[in-house]
Amino acid sequence: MKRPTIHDVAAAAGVSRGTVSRLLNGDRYVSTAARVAIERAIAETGYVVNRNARSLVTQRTGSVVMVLSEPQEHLFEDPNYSTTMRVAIRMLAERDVSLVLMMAGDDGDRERVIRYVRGGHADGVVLLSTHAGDRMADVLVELGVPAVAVGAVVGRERQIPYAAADDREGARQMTRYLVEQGRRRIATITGPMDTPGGIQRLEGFTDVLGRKASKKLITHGDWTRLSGESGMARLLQDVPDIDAVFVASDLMAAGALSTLRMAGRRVPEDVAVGGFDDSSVAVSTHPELTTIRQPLARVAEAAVRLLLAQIDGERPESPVILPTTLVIREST
Amino acid sequence: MKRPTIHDVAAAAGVSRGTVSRLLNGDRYVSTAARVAIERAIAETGYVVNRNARSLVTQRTGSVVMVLSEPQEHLFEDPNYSTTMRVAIRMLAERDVSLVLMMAGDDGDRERVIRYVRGGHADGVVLLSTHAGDRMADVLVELGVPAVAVGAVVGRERQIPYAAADDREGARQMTRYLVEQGRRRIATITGPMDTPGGIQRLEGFTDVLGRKASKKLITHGDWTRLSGESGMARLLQDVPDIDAVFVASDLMAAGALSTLRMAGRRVPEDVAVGGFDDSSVAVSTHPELTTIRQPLARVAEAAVRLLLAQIDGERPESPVILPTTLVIREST
DNA sequence: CATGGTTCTGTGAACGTTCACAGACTGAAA
DNA sequence: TTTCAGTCTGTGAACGTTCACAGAACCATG
Repeated sequence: MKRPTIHDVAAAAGVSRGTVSRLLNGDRYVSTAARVAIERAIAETGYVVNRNARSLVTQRTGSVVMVLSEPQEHLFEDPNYSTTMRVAIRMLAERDVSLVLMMAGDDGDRERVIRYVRGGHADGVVLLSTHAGDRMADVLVELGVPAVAVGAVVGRERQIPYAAADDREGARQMTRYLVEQGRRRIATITGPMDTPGGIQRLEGFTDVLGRKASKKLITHGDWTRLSGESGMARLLQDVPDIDAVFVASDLMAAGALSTLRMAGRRVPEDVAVGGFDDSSVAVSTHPELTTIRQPLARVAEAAVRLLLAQIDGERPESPVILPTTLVIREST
Repeated sequence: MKRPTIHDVAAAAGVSRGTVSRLLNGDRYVSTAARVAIERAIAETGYVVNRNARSLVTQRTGSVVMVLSEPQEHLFEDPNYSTTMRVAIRMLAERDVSLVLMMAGDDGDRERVIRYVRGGHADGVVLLSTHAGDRMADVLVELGVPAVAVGAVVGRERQIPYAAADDREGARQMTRYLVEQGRRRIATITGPMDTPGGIQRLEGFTDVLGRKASKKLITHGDWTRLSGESGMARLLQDVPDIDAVFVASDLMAAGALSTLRMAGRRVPEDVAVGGFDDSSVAVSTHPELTTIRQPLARVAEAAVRLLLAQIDGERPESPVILPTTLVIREST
């Protein structure tokens, strides 16, 4: 009734546990006779290796933890996470590595993550949307645990390898496009200024607009739909003659669209709205959003590769920056 | 430099490892003198228990696996998953149980999950959107591993405890409401007929409409936005004088709205559209969706509770069915 | 003062692997 | 025939815990 152990397999195959272990771990030096006997024994007994016992001696866990750093409520509102998770799970599964999900919304959560990693329960860490100054990032660096970030950890770009879309150039593409369309009063709703997306998409915006990008035309959001609504309201109040707005995420752009509709401004006739992400919300709004597509799947892939490289003891080539593309729809 | 073990703590505290272990596991019978010495030693050494070693002897892993069963591409398109994950992670974290995420999109994935569970790597399993006839469900039942489903596993309602929203009554609420609004030709786009949401939301629909719910008025989708588009197109072709449609999910309803707009039908004047879920897409469409709110967070909570009960060796009280509410917006 | 029940502590064995090592067997070359 | 390298195998120790057990120390009771 008990789960079979390597001893049971060895006995059934008429060899020693050492030989079984060698076969399991892909060592050479296993005779074909032994191989077939063991393989049959495994099939017969339904043996599955006990990872705990293995981890105990190898000091490897065969699992990676993904840490989601947004405050819990907003966390999943952003559809981008899904892609990243999906890709990560698939790639890791190929190496038979499992993915543990943890949240780091408050300090208690963060301590839990630190304890988990410090306890050696993960071979590596994937950081999602970690904000600048996060203590967790410091601890990871100090511990020397393989880590990677999807989107840079501001202030730790050197220590923590990362993959990201070219936020700055993406923002330039959108802003340039709005200018080319003849828009004169172009504002922006940014992300939080302690995230790379927040910082760099604003930089791209000012790169193109130069001194025209006055303080009044810049307002800050926190990636949520709601902050898009209120940000747009602020802009309408401060700059009534606004004729375009570059919103740093689709979700916030959806919020901005609501506010504009309530205010009676037509999109795109009166005000053009550009988003960022090309997430699924971009096509569920009306009018559908012109936006910047991030190659999210490829970013996630690159990030996982960076992590696996470190776990394998190689030096990762960081950062990996991937190009964005402008997707024109109805809102501009 | 090595990670400290329980021996190091014991030595530092001047007691034996047995005493440290007892303190760690909350046994009584530890003197206060020993307690303070050990606590200081733990703080000094930065000791963290090695879960692998613990699991090896206790046969408990301190982790639970959540299995997502949709084909990978559609998987996360549905915003409902996010809530479930979030709630589950939070509740499990309180008991210091970690959440491993796995996909079961194809047979290879499913075998991986089976191997994982059979290997004893999880204390329990949370099934998300598992379809009828899934081999994995059978294996889990056979293995006797604690399991729970969010939404019933069709055909395994008895063996696998579950929590769910009252899909049938929710569908009745929406259909009744459409009738009361004076709609005469009411159609429906259902979910897949091997999922409880697909089956029961259709049942609720026919409960209210009785013989009026003719074959022509029923078409099937697969929860994706795209299937909502094509389903709506079929309905417009088969039943040109349609004046209302109950779509079994918000995401499919968003698709239906696109098709209606393309076809030049006004919503809600010409055709009323009712969704289901009250997910975030419901408020990002235009017009915003009238829909049925599922108490998703509470469903997830109940499901986790059912699982924990089983892990603790109790008999879970399944099923837990929670009430839905009608949310009226602009599309009806 | 003996008895007996608490409370507390240390110890050996076990959990199921991997790894290093030593040794046995093979076949080819000298 | 001897030697040697290459191939294959079994064994003991170790990984870091928990658990059952035995025994020590304490206190109250008769």
